[in-house]
Amino acid sequence: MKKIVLVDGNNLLFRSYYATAYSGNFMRNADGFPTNGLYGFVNMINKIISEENPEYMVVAFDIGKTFRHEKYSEYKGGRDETPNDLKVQFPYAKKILSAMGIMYLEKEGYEADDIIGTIASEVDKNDEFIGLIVSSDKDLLQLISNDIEVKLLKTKDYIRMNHDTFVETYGIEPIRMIDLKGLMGDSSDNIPGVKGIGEKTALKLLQEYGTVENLYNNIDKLKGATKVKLEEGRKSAFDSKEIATIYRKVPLEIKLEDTKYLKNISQELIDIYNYLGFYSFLKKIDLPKKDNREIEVKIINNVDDLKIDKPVAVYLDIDNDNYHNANIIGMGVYNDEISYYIPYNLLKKNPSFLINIEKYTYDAKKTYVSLIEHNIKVDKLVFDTMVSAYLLNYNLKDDIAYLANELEFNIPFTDKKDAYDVNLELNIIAERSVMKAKFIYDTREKFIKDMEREEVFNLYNQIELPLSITLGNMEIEGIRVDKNVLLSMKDDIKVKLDLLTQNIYNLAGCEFNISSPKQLGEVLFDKLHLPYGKKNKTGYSTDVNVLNKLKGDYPIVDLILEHRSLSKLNSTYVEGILNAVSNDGKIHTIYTQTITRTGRLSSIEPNLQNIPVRNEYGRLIRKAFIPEANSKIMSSDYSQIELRIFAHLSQNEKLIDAFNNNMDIHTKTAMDIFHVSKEEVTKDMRRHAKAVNFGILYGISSFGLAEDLGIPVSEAKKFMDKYFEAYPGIKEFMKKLIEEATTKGYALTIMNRKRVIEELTNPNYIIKNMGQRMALNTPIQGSSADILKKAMVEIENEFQKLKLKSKMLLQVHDELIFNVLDNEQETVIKVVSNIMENTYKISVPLVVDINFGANWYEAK
DNA sequence: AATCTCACG
DNA sequence: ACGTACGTGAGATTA
Repeated sequence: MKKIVLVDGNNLLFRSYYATAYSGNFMRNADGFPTNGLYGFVNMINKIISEENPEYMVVAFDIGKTFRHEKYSEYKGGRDETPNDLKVQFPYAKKILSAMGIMYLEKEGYEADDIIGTIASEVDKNDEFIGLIVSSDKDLLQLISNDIEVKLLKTKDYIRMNHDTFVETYGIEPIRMIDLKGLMGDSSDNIPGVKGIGEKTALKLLQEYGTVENLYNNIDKLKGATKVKLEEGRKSAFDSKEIATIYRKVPLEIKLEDTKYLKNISQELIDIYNYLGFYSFLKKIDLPKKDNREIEVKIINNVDDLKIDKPVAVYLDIDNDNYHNANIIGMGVYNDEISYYIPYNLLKKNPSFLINIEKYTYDAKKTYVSLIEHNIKVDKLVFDTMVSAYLLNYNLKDDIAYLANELEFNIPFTDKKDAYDVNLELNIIAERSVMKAKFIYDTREKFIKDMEREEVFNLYNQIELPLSITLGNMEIEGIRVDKNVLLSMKDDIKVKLDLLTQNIYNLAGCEFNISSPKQLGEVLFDKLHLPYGKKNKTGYSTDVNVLNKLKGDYPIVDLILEHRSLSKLNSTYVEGILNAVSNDGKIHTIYTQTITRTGRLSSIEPNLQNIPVRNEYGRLIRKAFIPEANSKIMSSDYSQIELRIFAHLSQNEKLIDAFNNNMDIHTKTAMDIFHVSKEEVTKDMRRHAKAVNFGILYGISSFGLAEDLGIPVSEAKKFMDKYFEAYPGIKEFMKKLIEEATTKGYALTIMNRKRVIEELTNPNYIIKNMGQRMALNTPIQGSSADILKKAMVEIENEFQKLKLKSKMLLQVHDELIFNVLDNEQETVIKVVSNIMENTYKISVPLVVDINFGANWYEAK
C-alpha cells in the first residue's frame, strides 16, 4: 500500500498565525517581514513528515473567490479579511514546500477542502493507495472512508480517526457529517444550521433518520419544540448542508503517482530559511552526502605520512562543548594541496606542524586550550575565522556551519547528538572536519580583506587574536578553590533556609513552593490579599521591586526576600561553584570572546563575572577563591572607567576637569545639579547624582531613572534637566552620537570596534528608542572593553618578558584578578598599574586601584 | 523551550 | 500614548 498524506495548507498556516499573532511579540525576520505563521507551518510539516513518513504528499491551498456555492457569499461573506501580515506569508509557505519536494495544489475558485476531497475520492477508487488527511477542521471528517483517515489537530495534540472510530464516536457514517452540519451548523465556518439544534439533538435525529432529506420527509413523526425549530429552519438546514458538503470533482489533472514526496534538500530551502531567520530548522537539515564528496580525505595514521610544508587550516574535533572536559577525536587539516584527518592518537605524538607551520582556525582559543590540556604542544595559530566574523558583525551561533551557510558553503548542520557521536564511521567524521577546515581555508582572504575594508583589522590583529591565547592561558591556569569555605556556608544556609521556610509556611497558613513565582503570587495576592503591583505574562510579578515595596509592612515578605537571596546564593554559587571545581581543585571557566554586542567578554561554566559582592553575606563566597602557595590574590580595577570614557568622548570641560582634579565624580555631579558646595552634599544627594550618572551611561530615560531611584517620573525628569543644565553640551553630544550611528548604521568604539544597530531605523518607536540607547551605551561600554583587552595582552607579554611566575587569572569587565607570588609583588604592581593606566591615552587619567588579600574577598 | 528571577560590571 | 534603563549567565519552575 502507498500512503498519501493530504494537508490543509490554509488551515495549517492560519492556526500557526493566530496561535502567536496576539501574543504581543510578533515574530519577524531581520527585515521586519512577519514569520510567525510560517514558523509554526514549517514545524507542523516537519512533524507530519517525521510522524507519518509519507511516500506521497499534497498540501492544498484556497485561492481566489470560491464560486461553487451560490449560497457562499450569502453565508461565508461575513468572514473577516485575512490580515496582511498573514497574507504575505502564503507565497513563502508554497516556496518552502516546493523547495522541500512537496507538491502543493491550488485551483482558482476552489477551497483547499475541495482539492483534498477530490484527491480523497481518487484514493478511494485506487486500490494501491491509502490516505491520511491532516487538518484541524472537523469539516474534513466527512471524507473518512475505508481508505481515508483523518488526523484532527488539537491545540496540543491530535485525534486520529478512521471509519470505525468515527462511527463509534458519533454513531453515524462519516459522510453524514454534512447532515450534521446542516442541522447543528458551524459557527467557525459561518454555517447557521437550524437555530436551537445542537450536536446532541442533531446526532439523535440523524441516528434515527439518516439524512436531512429523510428527516424532513418524516417530519410529521416528530413533535414538540424540536419539530417547530426544524420547520422554521428548513431552508437553512438544506442550505447549510449544501455549504458543508465538500466538492469532490475539482478538475486537477494530476495522477496520484505525480504527488511523490521527493525529500529534497535544496539550496533554495537553505536560502529561504536563512532569509526568514529559521536557524533551528537550518540546523536540522542534513545535506545529501554526495554534494560534499568532492574532497578526498586521507586519514593519517603515521607521522611520516604528514606532508605539511605550508600554512594549513585546521579544525579540531572534540566531543563536548566544554572543552575543559572534552576528549579530542581528531583534527581536519586542509590547504590547496592536502586534506588530512589526523586522529587523536597521532596528535598525541606531537607532530611538528603543530609548532612549525602557520595554522588557520575557527576558535583559536578552543583549539589551543584543548591541545595544551591534552599535553599536545601547539603554536602559530595565526588566523581565527570566528573572531574575525565577530568583528564583522556576523551573527555567530555555536556551530561553524551557521557562518559557513551564510557564506554559501555547504557544510552539514549537525545535531549536538550527531556532532559528538564517536560511533559514527571515521570517514564521515573525517570528512566533516576537513570540510570545516576547507571552509576556514577558502574564506580566510575574504575575511582579511573585509576586516581591512571595515578598518577593524588592527583591532583584530593587535588585540582580539592575541587576546584569544591570553584568555586561553587564563582558562588553563584556573583559580584555586577552598571547598571547605563553601561546604560550611552550605550548612549554614541550610539551617537558615529551613527556619525561614517554616516561618513562611506559618505566616502563609499553608505549605507551598516558595521558589515558584506562580505559587508565591497566589499565596501573597490571592490568599493573603496583599496589594499587588506589576503583573507579567503568567500572573503576578513577585520580583524584588514588588516585594521591596511590601517589605516592612508584611513580615512574610521580609522572610521571602531573605529566602530568595539565600536559595539563590546556595544553588547558583555555593553548589554551582562546588560542582564546577575540577580534579585539580581549581575552576576553569570559559571566556566567550564572540558573544557580546559591545565587545565585552563573558564567562561561562561557571560564570565568574557575577560572583556576589554587593551583599555582605553573599560576598563571603569570595573567601573560597584562594591563591597558590607563597602567593596572594591581587585585584586591580579601573576606577570609574566608563564615566571617564564618557568625559573623554563628550569632551565636556567640566567633566574632564573633575577627573583631572581627581574628584569623587558622584559628589561632583551632586554639587553641580543641586548647586551646593562639597560639604553640603548629603548622602541622598550623592545617591541621586550617582543614579543620574549611571543613567547617562545607559542612554538615560526618565522612566528608568525613576524606577531606579523609586521616585516619580516627573521627579526623575527634573534631575535629568538639571544634569543637562549643569553640563552644557552633553545633550548635543548625545544627539550627535545617535545621528552618526543612524547614518552609518553602527556604533563605534575608540578602537574602531563596530556594532551594527538595525533598530535605529525601525519604524516602531519603542524599538528605535532601544536602538538609540544602544548607540549611546556601546561607545562607552565597548571602549572600556577595548582598553582592558589591550591592557591584558600587554600584561601577558610583559609577564613573559620578565619571566614572572605570577599569573593573570580572571577578568571582570573593569578589573583583573591575579595570583601574585610574594616575591614578585612590587614588580607586578608596577607592571600592571603602569600598563592599565597608560595603555591608551584619553583626555582624563585612567586610575587603577590595586589590593591584595589571602583570598578574593580580602583583595578588595 | 520559555519564563521568571537575580547575580555581576 | 505608547514601554524602557546598558551588557551578560544560570537555576528553578512551568508548559
